[in-house]
Amino acid sequence: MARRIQLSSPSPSSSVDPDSEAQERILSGLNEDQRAAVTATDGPVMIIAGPGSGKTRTLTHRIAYLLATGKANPYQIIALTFTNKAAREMRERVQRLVGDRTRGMWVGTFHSSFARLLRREIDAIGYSQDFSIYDTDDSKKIVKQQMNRLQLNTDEVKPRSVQRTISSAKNQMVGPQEYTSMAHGRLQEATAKVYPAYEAALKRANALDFDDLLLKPVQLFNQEPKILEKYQQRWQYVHIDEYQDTNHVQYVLAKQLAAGHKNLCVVGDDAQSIYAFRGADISNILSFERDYPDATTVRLERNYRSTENILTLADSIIDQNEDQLDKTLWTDKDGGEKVLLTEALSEKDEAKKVEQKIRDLQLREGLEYSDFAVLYRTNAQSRALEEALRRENVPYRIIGGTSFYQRKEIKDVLAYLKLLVNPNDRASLERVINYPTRGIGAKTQERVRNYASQNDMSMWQAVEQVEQIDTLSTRAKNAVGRFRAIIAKYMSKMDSAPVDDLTRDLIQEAGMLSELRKEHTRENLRRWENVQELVNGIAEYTASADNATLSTFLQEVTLLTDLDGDDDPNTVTLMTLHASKGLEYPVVFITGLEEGLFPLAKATQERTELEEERRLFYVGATRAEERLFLSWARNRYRYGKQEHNTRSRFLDEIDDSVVQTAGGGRLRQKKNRFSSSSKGSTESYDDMDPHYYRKNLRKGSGSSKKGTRRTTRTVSSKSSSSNGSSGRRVVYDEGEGQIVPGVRVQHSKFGEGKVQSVEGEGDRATAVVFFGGDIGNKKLKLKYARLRVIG
DNA sequence: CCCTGTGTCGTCATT
DNA sequence: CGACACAGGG
Repeated sequence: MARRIQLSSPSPSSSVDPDSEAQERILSGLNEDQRAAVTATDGPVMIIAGPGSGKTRTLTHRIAYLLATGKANPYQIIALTFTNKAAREMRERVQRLVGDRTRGMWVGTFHSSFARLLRREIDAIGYSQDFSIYDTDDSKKIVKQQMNRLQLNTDEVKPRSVQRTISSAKNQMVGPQEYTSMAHGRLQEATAKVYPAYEAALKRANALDFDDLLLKPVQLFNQEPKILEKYQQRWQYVHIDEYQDTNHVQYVLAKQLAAGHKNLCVVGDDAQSIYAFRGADISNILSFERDYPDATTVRLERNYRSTENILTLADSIIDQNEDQLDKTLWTDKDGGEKVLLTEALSEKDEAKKVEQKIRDLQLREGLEYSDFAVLYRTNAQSRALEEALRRENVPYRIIGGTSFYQRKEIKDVLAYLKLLVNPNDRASLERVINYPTRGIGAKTQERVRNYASQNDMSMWQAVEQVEQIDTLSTRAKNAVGRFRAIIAKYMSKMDSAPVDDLTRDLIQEAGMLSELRKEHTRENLRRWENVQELVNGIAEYTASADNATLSTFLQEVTLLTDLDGDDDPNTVTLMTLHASKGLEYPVVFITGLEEGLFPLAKATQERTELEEERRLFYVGATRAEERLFLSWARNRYRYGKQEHNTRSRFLDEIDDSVVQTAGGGRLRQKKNRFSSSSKGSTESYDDMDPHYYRKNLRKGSGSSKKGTRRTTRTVSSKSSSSNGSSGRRVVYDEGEGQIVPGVRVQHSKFGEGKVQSVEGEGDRATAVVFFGGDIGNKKLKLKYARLRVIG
């Protein structure tokens, strides 16, 4: 955990001597275009780069080059990314290239970098050092509270929508006053009322939301030119990865910072812009040359990742879009396998076919499980895939969904700690005041809240003087008093006790331990292990650097996502198409290619939205190095109801010369191009010649993998890591759920049978299964028998 | 005050 | 289907 959060000393290092050996090393592995981008060290630079062109690598080498030539010392460089993972990889690679010359260099996500900057300058905008960072859930809670207070009907206008509207206003740097003047319509008018109250509530709580982390620095720079100047002086070289994903605030920040030395280097691909929904503004990259007229533009058009067929398909996807920069991708990986399209009857059928293909390739071709990625449009689609993989004991991990720090038990502990650090943090206070339940119910809380607002104090202050609140019964006062005693005790201990001990004791005394021990369920055990892991993480973090405190830990973890883990187990990866950006895999499945799902029904109305969906398809397809599988299901459960689907319009757009259907035929018949009836294509992926793949698989793919170490955590390695089980055992925490009396199962030796009874749990579980013919009943240990449920 | 059962609702992607 | 809000009994 600690390794993820790199803090380095802010002291400027002295000038660096040129290192010609390193320079050579840095340039040697690059092609001509990449080299041009790396050596263009003066003035604004835009690197327009297609997928698989090594664009992040190029950026990395440029930073290393600056260091190796002595043009800059680490202190003068800042690099901004969108994920912590990207930042970590970049830092590691620079270190590999130039050795330990990186101390003082800022490499991080936009959010964590500016949170860090704010920590230093926060006084100037009237917050205190120990501010809390509110995630989207916290923000939503605040919005809801304010709506209640303002007596707005939360049925007519959803707090969620209001929160999103406020967020996008902030992304566009529209403040509360300005917003009010231009609001029209029900949602906007409600938002106009809530917005100022929301801001005030955050301020009172000494809290910043995600958007504030970027917005406040802009305001700070405007308000205090001296501070801006300081950072402009300091960062002579500003680098931004994935520039097409920047929103307006980020754009302004980049402009402010780079205005000093004008050495702004951005990397991006307009064709991979898939984050418009969270405010990313594609025009930032499209108009870079207009913003910086003396900019050097370098195009990286050579693709090192994918085969020709995959690239042809990808090109044919993106060709349908009108808005894009000119760019032609090419590769010298000729041909390759055709892209295989499979039609399934249902999402279960689709999942089964994916699973079969994975096992088939893994067994026959010796591919690792980690060579496979299965992509989908919405997180809900992962369920069917998970079930299919679990049934066959294929290890998998899911990226996204709820990450470690979003688990309830983790958020509970974090809330306790946030409260200690920042007593004004009302969201955290309310989260833990009655968890575990200690007799402070809704009514009591409301009375405390009222007392606080009537006396113009924070809720914690009201808790501190609970005896004065005469609306409360003695019983309630006692309950609140007990809570206060616990919190106060640990507040006073904070500076003296080591944080991990403090946390452990607090968990115990607050009653979380006994809460989790109350019932001996698997779930509770897992939760407890997660809490332990958190405590270890805190200890590790605070020991890692001098200025790594509990307060900074709490700020940093809010900004971590699932993509930032650091395990590298041999598992199949399941994730959304969005989460796949920047990653690569030898074999990629894109599932759920159905009209209404991908593209989503909502997106089909607007051309711009449809184009974003198409770019998403493009991103997904270009993740594949060797093989790409597309699939869709005729029927799919949505909202608990089965829906009948037609195949995605995208399938009618793509170049069908590189596509083969599972039945062996062409994707489209030449004559009736738009017929969606495909014949005989319900066969599985297995129908093709199994040896075809081995013959054509490149040997080189193993080594190319090293560059992009995939470092995401396994679903259950979280829970198994503390009980010391090996990394191989992944994923099966739900037990052998499907094996119950009555179901039909398949056994590798005995064939089909019917489960009669099941006994025991976990590894000891056994089932009596009746098989036909002269086999009869068999008692099987589920751990070894690998039964497959077939109905 | 707390737990449980029932009904309601909706769901895209995320730092 | 599943998360979540709300009502009613313990």
